[in-house]
Amino acid sequence: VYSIGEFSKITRLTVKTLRFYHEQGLITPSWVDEQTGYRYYDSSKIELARVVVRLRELEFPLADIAEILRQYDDEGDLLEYLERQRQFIEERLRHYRRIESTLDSILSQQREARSVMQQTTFEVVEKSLTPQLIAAIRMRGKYSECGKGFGRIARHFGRHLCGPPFLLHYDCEYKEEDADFEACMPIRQGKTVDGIDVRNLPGGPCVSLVHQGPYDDLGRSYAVILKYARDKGYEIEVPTREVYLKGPGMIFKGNPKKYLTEIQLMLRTS
Amino acid sequence: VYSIGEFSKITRLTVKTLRFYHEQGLITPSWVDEQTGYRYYDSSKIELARVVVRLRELEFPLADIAEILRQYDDEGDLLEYLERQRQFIEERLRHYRRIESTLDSILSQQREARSVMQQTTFEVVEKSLTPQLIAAIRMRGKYSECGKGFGRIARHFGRHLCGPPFLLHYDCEYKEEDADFEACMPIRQGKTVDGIDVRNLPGGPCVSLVHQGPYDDLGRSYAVILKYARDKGYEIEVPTREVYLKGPGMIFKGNPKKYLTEIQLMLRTS
DNA sequence: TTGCTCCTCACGTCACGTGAGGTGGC
DNA sequence: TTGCTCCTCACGTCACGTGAGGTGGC
Repeated sequence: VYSIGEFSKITRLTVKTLRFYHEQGLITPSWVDEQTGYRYYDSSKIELARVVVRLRELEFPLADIAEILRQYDDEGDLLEYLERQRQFIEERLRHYRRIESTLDSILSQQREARSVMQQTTFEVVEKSLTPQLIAAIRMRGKYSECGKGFGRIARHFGRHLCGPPFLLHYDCEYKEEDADFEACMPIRQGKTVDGIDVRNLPGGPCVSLVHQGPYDDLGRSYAVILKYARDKGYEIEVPTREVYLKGPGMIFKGNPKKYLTEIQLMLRTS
Repeated sequence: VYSIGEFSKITRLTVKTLRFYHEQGLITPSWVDEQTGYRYYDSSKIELARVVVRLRELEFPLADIAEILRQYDDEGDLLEYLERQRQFIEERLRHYRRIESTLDSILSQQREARSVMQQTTFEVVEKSLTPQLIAAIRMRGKYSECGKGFGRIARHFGRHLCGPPFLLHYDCEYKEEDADFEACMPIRQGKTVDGIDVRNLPGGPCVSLVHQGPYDDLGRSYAVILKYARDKGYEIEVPTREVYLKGPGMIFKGNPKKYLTEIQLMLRTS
């Protein structure tokens, strides 16, 4: 027969927990001294404690455990309980997996933006883009509507996204109302589905300029990059690409003065 | 300017929650009527509420959210918070994945045992075993030590296990002290590692008998199956297999009278 | 007066943990 | 007396939810 402290060491349950389980009727001591209130457990309670510990490890609520102990002594009869608990655990897993993927996408976006911030000189550079798989929605109307497109793509491809969203501008001029553009996001894999086109976007040489500030200011940077291209005698191909390295975030809208947008003008090669 | 009820509809936070967030200093009303105590929120609080909701969806504790709101307004500055939260979420995922795999293995074992119970007639039958991949530990000593072997294998191969544990008996006679046997578990995949041998166990024709009751009674069933084999003139090959369809469970020890053990005697084919 | 919205205050949830203040036996 | 184990009782945790009892304005 063991005192509560000894029984605690045997079962690896704290004294506080044992007292609580007593109160809840889960593990009652074999004998309680009426004078001192001391609890005493005999060895038959060790197995009982093990069962409780195992069921707690499976995160069964105490009420369920009490019910199980009252009715069963064989796992074969617990199938319903076990299946219900499995459902519950799977729900938790789905829940946390969703959070994980949201956190991952925020983190990778922000890391990307941070590394661009450290590398860029905010001057026009010439570089070569590699081809990439994208999910895209062709749209017509106002540019400000593009968020809906990005939203649809993000919901659809979730964890397969692998880079910042960007727009392809098919117009040669700036249009306020009836612009022709395509909301795109790089993805690792996926297939074309209802209205979202998945295809390989070719790479090639381009001139690029990272613009810092609100979207309304983009015109200034377009002036700079277009002048650069003209001075160099480059021929530019539509669609023009506008990559939203850092914009309104998933948590904060953020400060528009910190927004980063890369303008990419593809060069004609022939 | 909105009353708490209107603001509740806008933000999809309950009135109770809004009052609580006020108390915690997370979302303070724009104005509180001193006479009535009524809370009033203006539209600038909507964005704030959205931020709080997003951070709560990521399961940040309220204390963290309060700190974040006090210091930041841009996701780029939250990298540390986000990474810490990611760690936390991953820990939760690992935790629940462990529970899931334990539940799965208990469930599949019990389902297997249940279906055997329904099908078997507790008579000797002749059948053909299919080859299977197993993880095995060769042991020498007492049979009762085999639990340790099963434990090691189960810990090592966890979710790759795909059937009940069994013993291979290499002795031709019953030995108490110095038995030569091998603790085995069927697995889906895996490789030989320190002391655990992974190999393909060949199949073939056998006579089989499901024994119900404590292990001490196995002798009775051995007598029955051996007599059957002798009457039929079959030649038996070692190792003999003893499959523990239902024994002491992961939760309950269970009632030994309900234990199910299948004896399989492999037949010589030549 | 009725119905609606709002208020505060106290208590509950879940499975314990913390800590104060005290007892009993060596 | 000191040190150890044990006790009970009250309160805390975390993010709210429930419910009682009451006010204010239409």
